[in-house]
Amino acid sequence: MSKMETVAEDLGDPPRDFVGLRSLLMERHQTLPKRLAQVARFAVAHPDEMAFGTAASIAEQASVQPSTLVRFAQTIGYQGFSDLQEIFRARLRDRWPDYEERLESLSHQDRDREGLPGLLDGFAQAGVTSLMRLRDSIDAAQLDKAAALLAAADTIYLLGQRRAFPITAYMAYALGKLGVKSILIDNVGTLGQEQSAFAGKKDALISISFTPYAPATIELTKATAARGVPLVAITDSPFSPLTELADAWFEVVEADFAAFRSLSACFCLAMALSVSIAEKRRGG
Amino acid sequence: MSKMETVAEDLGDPPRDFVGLRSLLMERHQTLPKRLAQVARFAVAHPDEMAFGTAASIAEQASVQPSTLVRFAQTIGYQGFSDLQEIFRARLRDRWPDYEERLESLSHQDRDREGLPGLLDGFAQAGVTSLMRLRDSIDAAQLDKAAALLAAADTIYLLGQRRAFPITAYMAYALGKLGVKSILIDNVGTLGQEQSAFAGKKDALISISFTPYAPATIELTKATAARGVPLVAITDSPFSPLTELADAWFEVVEADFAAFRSLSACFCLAMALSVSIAEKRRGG
DNA sequence: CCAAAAGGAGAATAAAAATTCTAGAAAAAA
DNA sequence: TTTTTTCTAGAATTTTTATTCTCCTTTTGG
Repeated sequence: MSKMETVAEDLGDPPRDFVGLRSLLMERHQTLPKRLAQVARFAVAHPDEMAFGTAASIAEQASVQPSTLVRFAQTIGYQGFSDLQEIFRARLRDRWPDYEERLESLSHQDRDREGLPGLLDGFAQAGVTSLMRLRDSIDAAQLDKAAALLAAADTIYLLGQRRAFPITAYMAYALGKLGVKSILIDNVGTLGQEQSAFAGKKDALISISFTPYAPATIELTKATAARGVPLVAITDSPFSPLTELADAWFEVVEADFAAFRSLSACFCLAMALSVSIAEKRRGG
Repeated sequence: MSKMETVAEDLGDPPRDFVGLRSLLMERHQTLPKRLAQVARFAVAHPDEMAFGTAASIAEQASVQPSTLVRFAQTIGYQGFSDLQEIFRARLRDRWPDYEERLESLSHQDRDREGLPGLLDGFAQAGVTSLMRLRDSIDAAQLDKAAALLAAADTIYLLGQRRAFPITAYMAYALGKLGVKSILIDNVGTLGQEQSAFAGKKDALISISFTPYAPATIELTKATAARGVPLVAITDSPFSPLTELADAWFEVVEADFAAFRSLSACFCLAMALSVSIAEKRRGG
């Protein structure tokens, strides 16, 4: 009897299409037991795997037992795993036809679409362009030199204001996760001077600034570099006030759209630099 | 002996990609025996059936015996039917073929250059992937709805911690330049509660958080949303604690490299959203 | 803190699938 | 036409895969 009830309460409406299934999972995933919720998350995050994999391969990737997949499928109301999998396969089947179209709209610049979606496409395009250019413009030796210089530093100070601030903020996060000591000079309360006061010759400074160069960045960089602190600069022109102060510098030219410059390339460089430093530290 | 020869002449080069297989089939289909040619035609005409079906179901649709499929696969040089089917599945797995090619050329260069520049390429690759996916996954209506909601707000509060912080910091910059009143809840001195205290029903909150969701973000968002402040969330999963609180939310799935997730897509969305808001404000 | 219920892991089982084998049919060569 | 070779269908086999079951663990309710 109790078994019957258990089954009965779970049955009812096994959605036959992917979107329905997806929203059902989103609804119920909080009320599901641990492992089943785990499967639900995996299913939503990796629908392709769900479509192609075998119960065993999917189970492994989702870190559960194959039997859990079956229980999962039955709990939501399907007959078994295979029945559930059919939904995911159907999704790929149905999606296929318009696939060619999508590709076309992707490669051709979308002149036909207008207004808001155009914005997203535009910024995406600018980002991709920036990243491609970055790959072509930065060479090994440059990155290597900068990374070596920074890896030798005791503490890495990070300075960037206005548009460049998000990048230094991110580097502070990344370097922290990588176990590299760094200090973010965020200039809160205009305390930049104090924040950078202890940077010495054994430390290093990463300064990031784009046109129009924020005065705070320039002044703090000058003051710090004058004390003999090694400087790595990321900027957008060889004529930037930072280049003459820098021991190593990168020119990053970003594409723009709607009067806003992408930051993709600069972020990319920041990440690569961070990881390079960590690798060198580990004796790489 | 004759068996050996038969096998030998057929072996050689089983193509590992769909296009190669396709052209091979078109070449050889005239010289193949009747039933095998029949299978070849079917395979080219119904590649998705080949990907999904079982040997039995495909055999039925192609009007041959299941064993013929195995013979067919072996005749072209594959180990068996399953081996052949993998080609068809791979084709559906990696959509965006032209994009994959580009990436391939990208990763080829990885091999020539070594070490550090590989990092740069890797991050660039992850960024491009993320941006492509974003374009594919976000639709006009979604962006429009969120932008409308935010455009109607008096003040826009921005909340994001840890990895998401750079994005909110950038949005604060962008919205400022666009003449949209916004407040960045940076939680300096753990003053987040105070910073968000004055957000009311006529304002709006943009919350950004990725796994593992920073507790500060979640708590502040909950508290703020509970006061009836409209919420737009940007997160990485439908199961994020933010989605249930949000009036509109975006799922942004970023590619990663070297254990660091790209932020490109999220930045791109942030920029598009910012400009959309400004456009709507101007009566767009 | 204990008891009862629900959930989960892993082995055991059942089902389904691919593959191989064999006998016979069709085609090609003599 | 006969003989030989190649090809094919369908049954038999083996492998893979899904599912069920049992025992143990965790959680929940009193």
